[in-house]
Amino acid sequence: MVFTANDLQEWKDFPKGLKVLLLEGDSISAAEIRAKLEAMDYNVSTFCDENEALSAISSTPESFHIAIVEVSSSSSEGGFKFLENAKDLPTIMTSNNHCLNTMMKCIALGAVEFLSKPLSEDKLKNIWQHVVHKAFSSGTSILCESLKPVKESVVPMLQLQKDNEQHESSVSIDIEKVSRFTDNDHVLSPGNDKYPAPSTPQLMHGTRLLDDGDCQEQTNCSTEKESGEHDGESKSVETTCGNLNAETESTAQERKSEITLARKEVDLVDTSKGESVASLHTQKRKVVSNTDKNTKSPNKVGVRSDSCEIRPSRKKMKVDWTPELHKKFVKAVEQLSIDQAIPSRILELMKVEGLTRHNVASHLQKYRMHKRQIFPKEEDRKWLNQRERSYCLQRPIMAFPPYHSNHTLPLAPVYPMWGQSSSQTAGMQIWSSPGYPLWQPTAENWHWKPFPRMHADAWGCPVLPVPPPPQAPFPYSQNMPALLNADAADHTFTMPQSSLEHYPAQEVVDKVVKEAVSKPWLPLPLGLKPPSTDSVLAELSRQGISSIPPRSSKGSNSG
DNA sequence: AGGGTAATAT
DNA sequence: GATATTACCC
Repeated sequence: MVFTANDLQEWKDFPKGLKVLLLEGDSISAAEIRAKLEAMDYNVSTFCDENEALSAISSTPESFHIAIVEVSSSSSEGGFKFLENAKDLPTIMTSNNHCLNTMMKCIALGAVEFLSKPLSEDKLKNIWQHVVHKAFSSGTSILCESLKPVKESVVPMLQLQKDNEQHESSVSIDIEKVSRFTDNDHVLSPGNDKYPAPSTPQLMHGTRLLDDGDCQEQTNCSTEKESGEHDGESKSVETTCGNLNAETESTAQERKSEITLARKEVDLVDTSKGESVASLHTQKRKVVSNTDKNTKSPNKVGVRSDSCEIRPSRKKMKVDWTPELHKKFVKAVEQLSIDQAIPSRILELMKVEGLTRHNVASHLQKYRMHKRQIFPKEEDRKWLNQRERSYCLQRPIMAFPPYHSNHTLPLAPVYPMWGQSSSQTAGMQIWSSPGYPLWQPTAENWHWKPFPRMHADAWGCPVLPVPPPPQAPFPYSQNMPALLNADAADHTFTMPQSSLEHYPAQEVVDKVVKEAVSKPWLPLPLGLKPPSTDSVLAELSRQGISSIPPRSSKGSNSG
């Protein structure tokens, strides 16, 4: 949905003025095509002689963005000479002859597309896409002069687009791919539903992801190396696709790079980094292990098609839990109540094709662990047992907004940022440093500090003001310490409800007291004094116990 | 089969 | 050392 009508408007200036070289033997046909192109505000230079066209592009390469070349049967070269000698220029071949072989040859020789005649406006309208594609798929160093301005003009649009649509994961991802893989990725593939691109065979390694479940590609790609013991859904990454091919032609390092690259597809990084990433990509993308046994579902998460060797490769992805992906994850977890947050459901909600349940489970594990660090036993929604409690009571846990398990959205308490915005976290690890002193929240340690606004993508940060739960806003005894440290928290975190100042909440105190009362055999939490004898007697009396049985010294009969 | 977690790999 | 994957158990 990238290019809505609205969006197209923003592009209006780019395709206009596109300089088209038209090589067409038949002057009538040439005139027709030219008229159509000019109607689209394209700038057309017509040639009827192949050599003239070639000399034109060699003398003034900047004068052409794209070429439309007729596969001529009259000419000995048939247009192929041009095609072969105009590698820098995206070239569309066209012919009345729809012979598959001809088409094949054109594409094989480097044509970006074969269009059968007659060339309708529809067909011609979108030729700019090849220009963009070329601009982004060529390394900057070898970028054709004429394409540089194209790229420069498009990049900002992409960024804009990305910013506007960040929440549209697929969109932003795709855009990002555009800007990131300036080297060889066929981003503007026609398989990409948002680009009404012509069907260009060589652009067809759909980067679009299909909803084909977990990791079939691994299954199919499992190699003899592993003797295909069983094609379970989660065989190892490296031993699956490509590994063995890569082994033969590349170093392990390269392979690793490849894998790394594979995951990059998901990352949402500043598009302005496209350049550098691209160069990285260029240098690393080199070995393509192609196992095209199963190329049907390139996936968003980690598998990207690589055109280096014409065919896509499907390396088993190592999911990179980028902030964006994690955001999705957290969102999913939040949507489900925490009790329901199981891998399969999270996976469903995330709607990230290619992501496997295993991936999610793994991430969930980590998620929980981190949560637990911050918030021991939080998911239990219960009072901690004594040991934990006394442990926690020593930990000035950050105060957090109340929430209730029945609240769908803000179930997550406040956690340190876990990968905030991509700009913030570029290069940062997603997880907060494991050793961050939970018990000594300082400005540096609390990642949310620098972020005045809270986002859903924050690690568990509340998204919306939380309606106070019907009961205790702090159902956890371990919150108690937070109260004692509300000051520290207050400096770094602005509660949506400015409720911090009310701490300690009476309800919490009550809870703690209740806990202590209900389990008198346990040591009292910090801050609580034992009840006075009088109050104990009064309470007993209130409960109808008027006489106190003699205390058994052994306590064995205390039933 | 799927969830949870420990062990292992990168 | 952190994090993702795999193995294993329930």
